[in-house]
Amino acid sequence: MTKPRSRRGGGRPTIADVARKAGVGAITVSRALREPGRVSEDLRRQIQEAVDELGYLPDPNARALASARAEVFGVLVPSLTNSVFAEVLRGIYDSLSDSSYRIQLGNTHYSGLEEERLLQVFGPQRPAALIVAGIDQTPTSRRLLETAGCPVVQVMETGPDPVDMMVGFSHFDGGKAATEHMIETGYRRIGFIGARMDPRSQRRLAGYRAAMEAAGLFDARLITTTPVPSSVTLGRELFRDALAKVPTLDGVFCNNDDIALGVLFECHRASIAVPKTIGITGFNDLDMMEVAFPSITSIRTPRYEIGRLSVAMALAAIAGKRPQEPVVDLGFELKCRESTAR
Amino acid sequence: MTKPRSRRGGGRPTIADVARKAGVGAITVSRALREPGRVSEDLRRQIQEAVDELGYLPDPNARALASARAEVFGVLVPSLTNSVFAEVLRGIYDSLSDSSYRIQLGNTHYSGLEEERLLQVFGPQRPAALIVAGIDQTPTSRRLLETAGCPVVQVMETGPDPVDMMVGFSHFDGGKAATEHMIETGYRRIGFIGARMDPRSQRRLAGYRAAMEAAGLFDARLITTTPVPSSVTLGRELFRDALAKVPTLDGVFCNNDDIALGVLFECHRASIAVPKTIGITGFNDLDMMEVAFPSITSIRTPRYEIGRLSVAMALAAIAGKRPQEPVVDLGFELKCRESTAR
DNA sequence: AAGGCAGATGGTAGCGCTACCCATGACGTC
DNA sequence: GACGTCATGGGTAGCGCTACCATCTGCCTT
Repeated sequence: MTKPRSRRGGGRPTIADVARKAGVGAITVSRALREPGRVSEDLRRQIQEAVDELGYLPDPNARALASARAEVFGVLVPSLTNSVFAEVLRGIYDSLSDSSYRIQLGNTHYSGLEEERLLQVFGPQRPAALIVAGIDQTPTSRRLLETAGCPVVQVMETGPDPVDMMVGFSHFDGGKAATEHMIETGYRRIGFIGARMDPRSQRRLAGYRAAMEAAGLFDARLITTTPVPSSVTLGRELFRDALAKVPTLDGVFCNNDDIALGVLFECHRASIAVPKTIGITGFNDLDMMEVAFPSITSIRTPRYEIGRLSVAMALAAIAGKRPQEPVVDLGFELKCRESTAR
Repeated sequence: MTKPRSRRGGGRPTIADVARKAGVGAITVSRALREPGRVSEDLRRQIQEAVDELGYLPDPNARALASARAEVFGVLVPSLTNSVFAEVLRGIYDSLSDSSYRIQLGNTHYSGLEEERLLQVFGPQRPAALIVAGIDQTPTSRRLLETAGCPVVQVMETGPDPVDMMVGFSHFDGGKAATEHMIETGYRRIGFIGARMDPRSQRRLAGYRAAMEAAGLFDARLITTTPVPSSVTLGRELFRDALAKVPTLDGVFCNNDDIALGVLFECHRASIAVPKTIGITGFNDLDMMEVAFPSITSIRTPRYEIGRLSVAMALAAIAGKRPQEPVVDLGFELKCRESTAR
């Protein structure tokens, strides 16, 4: 009974089926679905009925081809397991869940080359927007972003020269604020412990250094870093190294909270009093920092908000409403807790 | 000089441009790119040159429309911030990074309705494969998966009735093993503390109950759960509740490691000796469990491997090589540590 | 020598949708 | 009454690619 379907289509109803059933032209169905305001009330209802009866769902691939625009947000993060990016992603997803945009997520593994490769994969799809972590793209990546023909939001950091838009905060200032807090509290031999040392970590280190130098406390031996990916385990090990190198250490500013937690556990294990003998400050303020014993001082970063706002800005740009100020600094907050309360 | 491009295409070279330049038919270019073996050595080289010179990249949308198949893996997870799924994702990404498949990631927020919505969005795209977390799909979701027309892998758990394929382990057995370990170690009033209580948590609880009943130790008042999402903070609070309810508590099996960490911190804070007064067992064995002080006993789950294998199975199925056994149980491992060593 | 067959290449006709342009009618303006 | 303008709807022609089928060549059978 049913009319024979073509070889390729799986037999799903097409826009032509809906048009036939509703007694209108295909283009009118297309309009009714995308710009309901431009179709009369009557036809709109009629078309909706046909859509419901047939269970019609537009083919996103055909749409993308015809309109040279895919309803896809491309998102590039350097790591999936780093919970910092997980929360940015959560913000992105929450802001996009009401829309029909799909999200294509790429993992750059902190590699510029991998980022280039992924942009090369994303580009030809003509995504509706691109959200990328970081501001230190390679020249090739930057060119790919500039020629992507869609809004681009760089997130996590702020800087002077956005490809298009930026949402983040200053890691330098964060590192500086954390260090200054420890200095004010009375710590003197404050170490810096960092892993991975991606560009953001480097800037936190620079902030640490600026604060230490300003106070006349800087000493290169206080710095302990590694390119190895960050983990709680690594925090413990780096702390041991730092202490072996500088036995007079009386505080540590940790590149992130995982490291800080590792330091705290090692202090417990070695019966080093926190905050009395050693003060600890982390970075990011993960949930567990407040619960830890003693609770750990950290820099609260607006990760979720960065995700939300990046999408809001991208959607506004898609709608033609470019923001007055393309770079938004969401700031951070120093959370003073027991680990530096002496 | 360049010939005028159509209104829509952004001026990118198309397959026709490559064909013209190489002096062959468009279809031969298409074949050279997708099935090099079917084109003669000579033409292949010629075409490759033209591709390189023009910087040609195939349009994935046109490809998807013409072949009724998008080079996209659809992945559905219930949470982005739960590091358990982050590691599954990492496995998926690592296994797919050499291929040209893109990954579309959906976040179901532990909601069956949201899962249905996302499947409805993914379906019309004709993805190459679908990977979904969990085995408790709604009837609608199940139908959508069955009619997706592509390989489907359910991950994280094993069960008797796969939609297509499954990779995971038994959460019931995991909960049972953890509880039996505590019983054998001498704990008697062992509480269960759980948050979120999604289907996997429920099965861990069932395993706990089975072990406790078998030992004649079960008491419903030992169970403390909440539908609230899991966090370290919540672990502390639920432990306080549990202790208030059953002051004679001498151990807890925690639904996951976040909870266990919260319990550990609360024990520190309240000067409760671990493992002497209270034994603690977690679930998943995150990195930090081994570093914690005291280190925390946990069930190591093969999260990364689940991600890897799910992709391997999907790719094999795409290539027409269906596995002998569609359900793969990757097991788990009990990691005995200081938190239950008395 | 006729037929068959496999391998390599090309032509045609879409895939399902939307951009662009046009047709129509109702209403206003001078 | 001729002419715009606006709102509404439709027709046509692609978007860039691949499925399907046809063609052509060379070589093997018999």
